Amino acid sequence: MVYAKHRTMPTPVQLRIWRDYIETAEALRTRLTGRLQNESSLSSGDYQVLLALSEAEQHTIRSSELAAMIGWERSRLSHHLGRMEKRQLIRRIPCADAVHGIDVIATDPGLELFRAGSVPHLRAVKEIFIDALSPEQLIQVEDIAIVLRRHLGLDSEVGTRE
Amino acid sequence: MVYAKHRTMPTPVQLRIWRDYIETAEALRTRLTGRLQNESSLSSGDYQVLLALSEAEQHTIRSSELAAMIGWERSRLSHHLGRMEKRQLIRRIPCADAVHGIDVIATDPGLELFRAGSVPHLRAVKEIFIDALSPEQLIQVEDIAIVLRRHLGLDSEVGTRE
DNA sequence: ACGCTATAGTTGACGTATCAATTCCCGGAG
DNA sequence: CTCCGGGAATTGATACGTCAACTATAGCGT
Repeated sequence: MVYAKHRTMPTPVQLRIWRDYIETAEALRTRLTGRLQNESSLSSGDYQVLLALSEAEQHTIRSSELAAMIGWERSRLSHHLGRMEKRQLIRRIPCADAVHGIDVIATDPGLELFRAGSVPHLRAVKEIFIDALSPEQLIQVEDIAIVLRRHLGLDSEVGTRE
Repeated sequence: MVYAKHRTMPTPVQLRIWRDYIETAEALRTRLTGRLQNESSLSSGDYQVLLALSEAEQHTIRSSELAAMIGWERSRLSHHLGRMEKRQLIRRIPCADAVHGIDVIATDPGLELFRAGSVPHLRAVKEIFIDALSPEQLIQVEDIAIVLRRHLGLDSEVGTRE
């Protein structure tokens, strides 16, 4: 599947588009995490972890499954859980039913903080991102994201909207 | 300038689009910086700094101007320059013509590394981003970035393509 | 039983980002 | 002159991400 015609460089216009794209995404990320931080003293990592736990049975997930769910490397998760545990947002206990396994459990304060942060956070997503775009643009964003992910080789073999 | 109708939450579809958008941009960033790292042992921060310096008169820029150019906070730049100086990519000298000022100068090895990294990096941008998108999609990306930036309140007062 | 490998998880080192506090020196008010 | 305010730059603390190295144990083949 190739004409080897990848060997060219981007034009200045293409390069500008690339920079606009990536810098805008970066700015959005920064803005959102800032608001989340102010409104609930949660980082975006905390949020992802607590979101997964809050939806889980018993608010508990095996560490390795949690890593897979949110797409993190094990070591990253381990470090982050260490920090969250220090702040009493989660607990870790070696779990009985599997030989090698750590159960990650959201604490009550952790869940509460998550719920408190959730509404303002979602509202911020709407204000900062959704409200800026027309419905057609939203669809374009989605299509573009899908195409880029597939091109990157993520998304393995998912059904293609059809 | 407002109907206060921002007080709603994003729908599940909107939320999925947001997550796809932000995660895809994140994945692209990670991929690109990984390639840059392998091909030239430069981080994306190093690249931005050296890009600015390589285009400057004498390959020299006053520290505070450099910060403004690449949109970094002063402290971030200071830390980063410290690390780059340790690796001999740049030098810092207190500059004569302004009372308080540090000139940042790219060293020859720094410039060489930048030039060596530049071509593969640009090629990577093309392969990973540009080549994934149709010409129409590229235009859409640009428009969307512009709209988002304006909505964020960046870009102050730039002329709007017309 | 012995050793091998694979898996789950942790740890340490290092680079990076942000914030608050600090240093240095200027230049103006008294 | 001395004190004070303010801009330029640095520093230290803390959080975050990644990589490579490490621990511990279960399961397998011989």
